[in-house]
Amino acid sequence: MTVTRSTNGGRRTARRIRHEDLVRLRMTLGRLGRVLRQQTDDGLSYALISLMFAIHRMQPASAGDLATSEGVSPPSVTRSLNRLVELGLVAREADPLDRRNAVISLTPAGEQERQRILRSREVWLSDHLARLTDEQLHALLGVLPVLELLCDPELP
Amino acid sequence: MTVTRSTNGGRRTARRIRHEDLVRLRMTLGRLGRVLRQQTDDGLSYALISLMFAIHRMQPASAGDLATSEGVSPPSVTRSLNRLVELGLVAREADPLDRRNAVISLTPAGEQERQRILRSREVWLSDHLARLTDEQLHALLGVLPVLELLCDPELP
DNA sequence: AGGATTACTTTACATGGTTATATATTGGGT
DNA sequence: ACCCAATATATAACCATGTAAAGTAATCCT
Repeated sequence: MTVTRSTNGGRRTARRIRHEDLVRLRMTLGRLGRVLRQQTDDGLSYALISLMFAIHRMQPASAGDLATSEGVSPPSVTRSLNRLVELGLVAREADPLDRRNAVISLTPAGEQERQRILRSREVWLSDHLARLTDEQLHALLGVLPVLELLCDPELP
Repeated sequence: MTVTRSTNGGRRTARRIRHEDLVRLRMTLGRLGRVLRQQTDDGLSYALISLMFAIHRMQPASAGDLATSEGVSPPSVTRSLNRLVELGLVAREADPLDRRNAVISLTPAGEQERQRILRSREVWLSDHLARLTDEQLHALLGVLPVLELLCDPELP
């Protein structure tokens, strides 16, 4: 499998990645994701937490913006918002300028919850990071921006 | 939050990871995982593919072994196996020595499918890896073993 | 022999993703 | 001014895949 990219200078470089590495990457990231998505952090699921962070970043956000930012379909966002509104963590009102738009924001309780999550121990992850050597941990944090880039919804 | 590990020499080192990094790591890996799990690779879901690889590694495997190896509950494995057996990719028979055990193996069609997956382009992942510079790609592949370690079901 | 244990399956449920369809609002053309 | 198309969200129905709890069959132990 050949991956091509444009370099700084505008040249294009062909790179070869072994299929085996691709499969390992897919399987490993897939599994890690599953495990992390199942950690409920005492109450809120991954999907809801992720949405709350997105709301915080984009506040005040429309539902469609959130769907784009989260990389999921609008109905999925609608359902999650329903839940967050029920829980009193999120406020949803109609945009007075264009009443088709929903204006979404965190309630004070939602902001408080967001900060609680930020401070939380992230038990599973912490425990498992403890298996790593300092070098491994350093390397992992070093590629964090790369991982973020990999699933950035802004890019093509 | 403090993470502790034992070093080569048996010493213990306390390391501090910023909460923010923990949260970023969790959110990013969670999202990547979701995306990758949704790539169906023309027919088979992530869960089924992952299970087939596990079967291949452990062949002949019992259902319980597979559940442990996949880090999922036995009912989940049972259901996935039902599907794979339906598809003719996996054979399930009773262990003649202990008829409570299921003996699971890939059929020839299953092995063929496994190899097809190994050769497949992994479209989404390939395309997105193309965004990375050579250095980023190298770094990512470099931490692959670390990521694998992080979710290794063998370890505590 | 018979009860406890083991291994797997069945059942029932929750979450969160999808597509297709419905509803309400806005804006534009004549 | 009115109607139609487009837009933003919501609803409905479906699917996959995780769980926990209860059921079944086989084995083991005394």
